[in-house]
Amino acid sequence: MYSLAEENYIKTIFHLQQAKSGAVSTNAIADSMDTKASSATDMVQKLAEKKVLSYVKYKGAQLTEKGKKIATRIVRKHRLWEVFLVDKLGFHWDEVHEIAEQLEHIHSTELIKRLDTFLGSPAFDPHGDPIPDEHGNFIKTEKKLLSQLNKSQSGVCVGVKESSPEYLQYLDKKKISIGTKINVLGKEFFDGSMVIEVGRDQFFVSKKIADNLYVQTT
Amino acid sequence: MYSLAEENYIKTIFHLQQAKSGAVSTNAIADSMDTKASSATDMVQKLAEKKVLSYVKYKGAQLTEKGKKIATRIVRKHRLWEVFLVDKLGFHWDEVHEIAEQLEHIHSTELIKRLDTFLGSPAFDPHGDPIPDEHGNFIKTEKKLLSQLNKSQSGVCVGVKESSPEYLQYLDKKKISIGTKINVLGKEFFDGSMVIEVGRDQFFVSKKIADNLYVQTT
DNA sequence: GTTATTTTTTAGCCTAGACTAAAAAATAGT
DNA sequence: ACTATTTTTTAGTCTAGGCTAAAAAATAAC
Repeated sequence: MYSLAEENYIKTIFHLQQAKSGAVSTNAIADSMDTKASSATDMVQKLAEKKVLSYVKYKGAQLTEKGKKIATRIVRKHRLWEVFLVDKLGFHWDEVHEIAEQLEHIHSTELIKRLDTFLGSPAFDPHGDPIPDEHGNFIKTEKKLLSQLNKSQSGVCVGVKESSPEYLQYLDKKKISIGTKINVLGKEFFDGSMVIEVGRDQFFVSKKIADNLYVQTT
Repeated sequence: MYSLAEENYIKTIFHLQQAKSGAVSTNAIADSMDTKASSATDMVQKLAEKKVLSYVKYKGAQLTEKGKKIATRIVRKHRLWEVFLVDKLGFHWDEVHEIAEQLEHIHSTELIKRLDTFLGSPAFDPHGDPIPDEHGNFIKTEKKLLSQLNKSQSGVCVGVKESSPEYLQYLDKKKISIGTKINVLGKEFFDGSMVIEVGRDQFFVSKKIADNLYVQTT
């Protein structure tokens, strides 16, 4: 059994090495966890002893198969709970992350099995992220960032990269959610900003906005 | 916000002072939490500083109004989650305690409000214990222990005092659950054992069994 | 009402997980 | 290739929450 702190490190390292493959630096871990590099180093060394990850001094950490298994179990729990919160309790998708961060640490395989069944074994969470199955297998989706599209291309929103309440509330205001079709009417190469069409509305989005929205191109 | 350890102490003290009113000794706390009296003393002193309880050296601890409020919130969460696990996920009543012990520490008032609505604002948990409302008010039930009944009296099972899997499984085997009618056919005053009737079955129960079953007399 | 026993507290130590400051390695700049 | 800078690790400290052993208070026994 792993402690709360250990689980959070494992999960963070997993997400970091999904983002860009290769070893994850202790600094990157510390940054994304709002802690200090020295703390990350300590924990990484401890987790290396437990064979959860491999660690080479000054080179960074990489989850072992064992570590990935632990991580995907946590991610599975997190995303299933998010589905529960939205589908069953009627939460809005911008409100569930923090609660799911707590629920993902509940230990009980039977609970997750039953929760999964109760929810109808969903494949995606409310933000469009795939839910790993019991064996840790993800459905790989062919998703791009909105910012990667060019003028007169279009895509369907399938998820977000950032899921801060501020960002999700912005999307809400603009009536963008999972399944929304987006047409790129124009793109400014100087700053990466775009003019897009959503339903009957046309408006400007900054690169920062476009960098955090995943779309599936058709 | 209170730590996991603090919450567990508060909850334990609450249950102990429900059982027998008056101040709760640090030894009683330690016993019921599987820890040492010295640890309990430390924590009680800390919680006294936070005005969660009043504490007189060598005399024991007593929750303040503030402390009781915290405790009932935790108990409310615990019991609501138990209802969820049994009613929605199909768990058996002897399997839910341990999981609810974890879930009761999830922090989110909105979550509990929505969970309560989702479950139809139940008044009792699967073991027959009353669920406090948002303001911490319990429905007081007039329940006795089975062992307090005499020959030819009868009652309806409304809950259990002990909820260890072993005990709950015993009740299951004997087809006793919430709502089951029990007739006392005989009682041995020497050891407190009884012969009872449940449905069409008649059998012997020890005092230990009868001491842990709550019944409502009619 | 002393003395013996039990209960409770205190004092001192341990581990997990954080932190700061200093040292060491890796990388960048010229 | 040799500094300068950045990144990473180490060493030492802190807090929460445990523990053991000893001291002190309360209770029981005579």
